[in-house]
Amino acid sequence: MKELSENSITPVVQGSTIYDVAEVAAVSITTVSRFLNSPEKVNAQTSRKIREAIDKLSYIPHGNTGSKSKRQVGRIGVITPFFPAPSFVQRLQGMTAVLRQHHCELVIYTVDSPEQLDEYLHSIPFAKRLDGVIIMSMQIDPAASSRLDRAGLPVVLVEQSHPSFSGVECDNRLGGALAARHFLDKGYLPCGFVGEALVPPYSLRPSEVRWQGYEEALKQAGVLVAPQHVALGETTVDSGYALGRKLLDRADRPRALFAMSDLQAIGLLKAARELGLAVPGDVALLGFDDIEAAGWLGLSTVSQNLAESGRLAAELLMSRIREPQRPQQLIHLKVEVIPRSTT
Amino acid sequence: MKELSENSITPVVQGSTIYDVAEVAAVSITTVSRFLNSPEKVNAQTSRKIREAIDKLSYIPHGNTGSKSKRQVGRIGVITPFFPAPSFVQRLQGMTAVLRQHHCELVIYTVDSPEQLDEYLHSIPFAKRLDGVIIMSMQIDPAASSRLDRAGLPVVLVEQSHPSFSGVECDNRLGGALAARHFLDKGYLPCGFVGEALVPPYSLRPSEVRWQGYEEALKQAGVLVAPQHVALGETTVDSGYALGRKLLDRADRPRALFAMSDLQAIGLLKAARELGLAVPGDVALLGFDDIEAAGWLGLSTVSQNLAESGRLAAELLMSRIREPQRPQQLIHLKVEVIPRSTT
DNA sequence: TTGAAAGCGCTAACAG
DNA sequence: CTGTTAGCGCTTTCAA
Repeated sequence: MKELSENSITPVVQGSTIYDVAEVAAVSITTVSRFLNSPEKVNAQTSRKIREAIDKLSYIPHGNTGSKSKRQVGRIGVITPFFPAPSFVQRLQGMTAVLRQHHCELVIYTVDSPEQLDEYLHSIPFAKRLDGVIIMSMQIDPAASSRLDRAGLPVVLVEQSHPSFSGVECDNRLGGALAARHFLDKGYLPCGFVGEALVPPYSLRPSEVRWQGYEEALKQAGVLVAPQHVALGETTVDSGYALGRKLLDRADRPRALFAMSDLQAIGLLKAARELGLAVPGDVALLGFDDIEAAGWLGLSTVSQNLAESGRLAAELLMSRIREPQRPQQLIHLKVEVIPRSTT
Repeated sequence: MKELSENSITPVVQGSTIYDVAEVAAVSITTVSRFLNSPEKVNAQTSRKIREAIDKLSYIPHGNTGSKSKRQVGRIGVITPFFPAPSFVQRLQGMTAVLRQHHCELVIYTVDSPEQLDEYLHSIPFAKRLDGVIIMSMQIDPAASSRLDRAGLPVVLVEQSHPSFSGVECDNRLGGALAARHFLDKGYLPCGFVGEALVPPYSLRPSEVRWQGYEEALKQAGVLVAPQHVALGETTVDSGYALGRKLLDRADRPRALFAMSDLQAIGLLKAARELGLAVPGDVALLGFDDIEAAGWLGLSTVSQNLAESGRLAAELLMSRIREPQRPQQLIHLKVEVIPRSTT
């Protein structure tokens, strides 16, 4: 640590109001207020004077005072798990692009568990000045849902659906089916599955739906998945690795593995390599999501367009904020398998 | 798209004030206000009544009205490039952990360029109600810096230093030197460098400092880096790949390559594999940052603790918000080389 | 521990 | 395009 420079005489005046600005600029407070809220309605000359005064005083607005109508604050919240998936950044990018157009700020809340989500929703500080929320990959329990409902706060869910709210989801069932068909086409049988161990199921989790689509498509082709070829764990590389060691070390190991997430698939890849198995020669590996790292690793995967999902979520929310009476929507994103070098 | 459920009779009341709450709870507005701001000063009985009323009305506070003193808003900003590096999430995680303790919200701003940063700082909406800002990996030009200074807004820089502000940086020079020593120890010579093409240098960029540390340590060992073994580009996998194809396809290719970022190193790895080169047999590859994907790929790299840097940045900012007169600090994070399978 | 009343920074008619 | 003025939601004395 190294000291750099001292704040000379604490120039932090922290206290000018539009009255001060008005005085310095020699206009009325109304004009200053107007300049702040609808700059196009004030003369260029006057604007310049005001801008200078603001600069000089380092004026900073004080709050959403006055008026009853001004209910919009230009700020939405995004609630995300504390350990955000790699997909988080890509989705965020999609969101910020549209929020910027609407001159809307984005505030991030991280939560550890569904319980904490509820706590958030309960706490006053949360409800403070937000025009809407996007909730990512979190289960909504009844308490939270009713609270949200009664608050009349527009909500959009991402990667999780709930009857009361709008949502953006990829077509998980189809994704699973596509994975199955891909293995079928290539003749990679028998094939297994690596999914997410389920926490109390307030609603359907993606892992389950992907599995259902997968299993069903296989069944239609007359193929059954052996129970010993299915393993459940966390959605992490480490968990995928551990599951892979178990699944791939057995004599009757599967010829292919479909993981419900790229993270797990990456773990599987590592396990396969350590066991000296050729991929896809000995085992084929297919992930889900198409996070950036999938491309870097050459991992074949079922792609959902992450940036697009973020963009859609934000658009859905903005339109709902504008017209609250519009019906809820559930948008299904299309999915496709991206064959790379692990299948 | 599928319609789900209709908002029956628009229960979005959007309009209760403390007056309504006070009426329902049969207390005065003062008491409600007190309950909101310092709950410990109001009777448990009364608190319960008020809480019920708030619940019933789905009351949401209206803004930072009244009072001059209440200057803190409990919200800080993070400014990040529009295409955030993978390191972004890890740093963010570190930040949210400490912000949560301080009951502080985090709002994200994405910018495309230093010019846009300046624009942000100029725009009124930005200055609106923020207790401080963390600026990630962005160059601060003189205009922006003076604006920030005069606004008296506490600032912490991450991965970029500036004489007027506090900052958190890893020891880039040492990182470069460690990379050099690592190659020297292993006898990986001659060795090259892949860095970032410099944009107008308002201040020292990490790439440059890493290069300096690298070159100097090599020079001390009597080793010079051949100009044809140095290439500059963007900090992306694609750019790293392109640079790698160029660098590694020549007859006098280097025996080792140090990249200023993991992203570029990943691109190099891909290029090396495509050219049929054994890594590290034919070329050794060393990255910088230690992003998650580096572990997944087995990439050797110079690690800076990303989560820790986020944590420190947030702590620095909070302490400065509390005590603005405290001197600026520049924190240097330690670095170390993590040998994996590419060296 | 509570309430009446004064005052805060700000917005929104409305008149010019 | 601008200023006067009423009034908003809220906090903060100050007295009880």
